[in-house]
Amino acid sequence: MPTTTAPPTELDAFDTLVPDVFQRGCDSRRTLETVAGKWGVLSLAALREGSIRFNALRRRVDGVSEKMLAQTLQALERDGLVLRTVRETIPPNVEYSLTPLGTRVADRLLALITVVEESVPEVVEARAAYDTRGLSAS
Amino acid sequence: MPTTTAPPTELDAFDTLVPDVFQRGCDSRRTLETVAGKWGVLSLAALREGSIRFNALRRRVDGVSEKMLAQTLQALERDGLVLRTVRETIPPNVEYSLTPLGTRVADRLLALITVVEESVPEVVEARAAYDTRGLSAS
DNA sequence: CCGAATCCGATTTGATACTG
DNA sequence: CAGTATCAAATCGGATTCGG
Repeated sequence: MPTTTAPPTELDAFDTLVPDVFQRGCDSRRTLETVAGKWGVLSLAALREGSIRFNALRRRVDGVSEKMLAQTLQALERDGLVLRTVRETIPPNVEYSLTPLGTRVADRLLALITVVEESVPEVVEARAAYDTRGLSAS
Repeated sequence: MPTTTAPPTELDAFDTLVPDVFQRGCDSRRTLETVAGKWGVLSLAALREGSIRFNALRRRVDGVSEKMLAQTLQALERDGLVLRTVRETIPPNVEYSLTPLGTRVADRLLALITVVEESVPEVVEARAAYDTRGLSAS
């Protein structure tokens, strides 16, 4: 959103909107993949409801394996989106929560999820239409 | 005990925010995965700039293989997010563009990408801190 | 009981080559 | 140009095991 230093040409709407996620291997792309991955989205969305323990989160994000959840949370923690708080009690208690940065990202994710949810009927209809159309092509 | 018909009496504050993407196999989840997948995000983001041909898109979304791009676009077309327009010329010309539904979704994705882009410095810093911290454990 | 690390089968991915 | 077929490699998921 800064970079207003560029001369007002016509096609800078592109660059202003989507700088360079399209380059493979760049930092933004890597971060995006962590965040938008199959389990990243759901974990962040779930965490937005508040801090939660590992197994509770695992129950909430239906279908995730322990391995994948641990892996996802580690990546998110490493990127500074998730905070892992260890409480040295017996039994041990580990809480996961969002950092301010993580909250900002999770907000956008929630917006996305909302749109997707709202679109389900349209999508289902489109899918049916597509599959029907496909039959005549064979 | 396959999913007992437990009446959700307590925690419906959740459901209002994020209905049921958390259930595996549901339509919203499937759609989300198509949209938020590694290549779905980038394809939709690129398509938001306007209609574009297969190979141009392939060049724009750096790192995607032909197979994955074709697969991604087919899924998006099937879900009614992308429109595929075939022009029977020589050589053949196939244009991909967003449907209104696809545009709505792509807008949210762009918002997400923007936040991610803005956060890159913070993320990079967090990553460095995380990795440094990890060294003392070994 | 909470969570991390390891092994292995099954699925997914990606590079290359080929067809319309 | 647009897309499919094929095969090798990386990844995922589950069970098991280990540590606190």
